[in-house]
Amino acid sequence: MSIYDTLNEQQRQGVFATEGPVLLLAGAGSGKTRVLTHRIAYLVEEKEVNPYNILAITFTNKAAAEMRERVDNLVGLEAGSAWIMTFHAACVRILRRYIERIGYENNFTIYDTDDQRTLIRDALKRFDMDTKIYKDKAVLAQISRAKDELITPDDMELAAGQDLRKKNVAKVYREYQRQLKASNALDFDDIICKTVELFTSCSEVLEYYQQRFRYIMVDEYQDTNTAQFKLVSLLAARHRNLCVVGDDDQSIYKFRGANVKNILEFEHFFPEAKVIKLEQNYRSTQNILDAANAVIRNNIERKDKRLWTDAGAGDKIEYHVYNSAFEEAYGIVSDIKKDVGNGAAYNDHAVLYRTNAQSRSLEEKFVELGVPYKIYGGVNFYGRKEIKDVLAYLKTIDNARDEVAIKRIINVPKRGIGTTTLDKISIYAQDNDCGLYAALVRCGEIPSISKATAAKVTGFVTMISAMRAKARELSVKELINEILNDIHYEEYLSDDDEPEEVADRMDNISELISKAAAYEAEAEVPSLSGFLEEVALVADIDGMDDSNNVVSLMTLHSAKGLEFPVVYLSGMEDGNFPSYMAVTSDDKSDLEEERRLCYVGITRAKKRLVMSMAKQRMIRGEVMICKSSRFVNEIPREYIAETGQGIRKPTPFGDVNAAEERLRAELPWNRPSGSIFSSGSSRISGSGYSAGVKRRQPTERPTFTKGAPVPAASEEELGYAAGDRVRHIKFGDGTVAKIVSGGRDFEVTVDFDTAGTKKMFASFAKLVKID
DNA sequence: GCCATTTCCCTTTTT
DNA sequence: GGGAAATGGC
Repeated sequence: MSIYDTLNEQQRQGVFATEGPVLLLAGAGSGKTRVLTHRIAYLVEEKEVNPYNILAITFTNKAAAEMRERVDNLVGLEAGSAWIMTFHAACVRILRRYIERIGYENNFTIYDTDDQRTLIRDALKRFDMDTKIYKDKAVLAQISRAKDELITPDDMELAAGQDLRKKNVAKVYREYQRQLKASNALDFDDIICKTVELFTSCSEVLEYYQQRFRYIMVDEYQDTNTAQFKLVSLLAARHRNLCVVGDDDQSIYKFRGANVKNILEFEHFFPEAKVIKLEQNYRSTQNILDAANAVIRNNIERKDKRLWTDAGAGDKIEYHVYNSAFEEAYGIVSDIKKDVGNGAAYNDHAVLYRTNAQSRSLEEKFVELGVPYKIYGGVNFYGRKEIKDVLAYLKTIDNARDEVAIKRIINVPKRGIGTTTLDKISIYAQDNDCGLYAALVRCGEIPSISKATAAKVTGFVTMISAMRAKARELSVKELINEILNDIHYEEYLSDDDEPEEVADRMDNISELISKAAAYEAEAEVPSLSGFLEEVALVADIDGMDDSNNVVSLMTLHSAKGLEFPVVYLSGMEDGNFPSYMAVTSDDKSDLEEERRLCYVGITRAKKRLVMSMAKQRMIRGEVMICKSSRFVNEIPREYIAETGQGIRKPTPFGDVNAAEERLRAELPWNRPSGSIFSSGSSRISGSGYSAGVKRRQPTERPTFTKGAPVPAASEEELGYAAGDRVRHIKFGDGTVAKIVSGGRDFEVTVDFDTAGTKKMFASFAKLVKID
């Protein structure tokens, strides 16, 4: 009996097909990690491949760690020299060794999103661009997408043609890259693109790695972007032993540049590829799978497949309609409590949601009812002010050219070096082409800076160089303590924070120090750069400890790749999930991505799936009236239980509507006069149509997703018609140009007097007829 | 240069 | 409702 006998036929095929390109279409819960780990074991033990020649790439450190552990269990530690790591970790490792060949220094810094935004804002300011039109976040997203596609600033400028915005973004993009390079820094995208650049410009480096990695495996292949595809293609070009594993139905990172075509067209790029489908699911019950299948089959852009199991039907899915988010939270937490009372463990349960903001009301109830929990994601630990301050000191010590770090700490704590002085120094640096730190050193030479101010700057420089000297002898942990002492950080915090907040921040710093100590204990060759790199590349979910007996709370995105006996999908409301953005988007594939996210959520559940919605939810301080998520309506009624664990029966149809009508009448925007709302967040409102808990037949799809709107006269339902004057809370007054029925909602086109022509859905637009 | 107040934007998801 | 940037007064 060998370890391969426990695999099913398709899984075995995946394990044994070691030579040539292989596409493994692995549905949720079909045992793909098992195939990958057994494949590595098979290569090492049966094919006598040196582990040194194996590269396995994942997206998260957690997945990499899990794979490493499982491989070690199968073949022992002898596979230690195989690279099993994330895209980013692998690329950083390569770049630390060879990046000098493309003009960076090996001790480059990694910039996070905050640092990126700082650079973008600086560039926008430098070019005197209107930040109302060029929002830093939007510009950054545009640049980031370009990088994912390996588009250079020159490419972008050429493609822009007469498009002024695009031209300007290209200009910012060029400046942004210049600044990154001046700071000897890479952003997340650069980590991939610069590796591609290194490979394409230095053939001997590429050849070295091609030679080395004879067998390459890529997990979650549906989430790769164009740059990552290029990287993998380059590495695999020599031996062509490339095995990619993924599921197009679980592609949920388009917003981050993932290109589903990589998996859909794999056979096009590698015509000799062997394709293996894994459709047997070992995780969930048939009812859960049927629900997942019913939802995902509404997507058009996908490879057809259908999950099945021989585990039996299992419990029906539960669906609860609550009056408010608070009731929903109470319902979920008390249900967990009851379950634990019946012998379940806390860590059998996970609560998933679309947006991080939803964790708040849940958290309150967990605290109130004394149920242990952990929230993953949300405010990043490394995004906290105090952590960023300390890290900026470390970065400045490690890489003198890191200008974002220098600018962050030069006046933290207050040293009397303000923006005016800093601007003067920046200009000097630019004029003399010498870098910010060099300009600081020479600030005595800058005529416009007074003696007194120059002395302060020199004091800073002296302190940093002293710290640099210490860094050579001290551990990272000791160095952080030195810094905190030298700059009297706690006193600085006490100046404007309350004592408890100071204590809180100092606790966070202690945690950072512990992480530094842990890093130094684990790393083969600990270094300051290494620590900063590890810190930059971790995700919150990486720290998940399955053995901790607490309930896990996280976004649907974070939940990918995980499984739990009991899963709660909370906030199943149209406008929340699918998100408002996706619902109103012109691009129908946005809605398909949300549906895939729903599919991911459903398939996390092993035994019990509990979905819920709140008819009223507070979003950004405003109460929103919500209707049931269209995804819930896509699940045939036969899979859904009528009652759920005795918490609450799904509210009868008529009641929902009656209750909603009453509520709506009381809402501020429905009162006759005096709307107090100024923001444009008209997310979800009462006009039009309410789905309640009604469920559609599986064959009946919302017309709106098919994109075949039927024109209809609709004045009665909406209270306005084409040609009428209407008022929108954000866009002001306008004339209705067109109303088109989209099956479940009306799509209204309005020519606004000042805001231009907008297309919107009636139920979200809160349009009011005016005379 | 510093501080308090106002204004803005935000919330879709993250390696 | 909240946090961070911009503004304006000292």
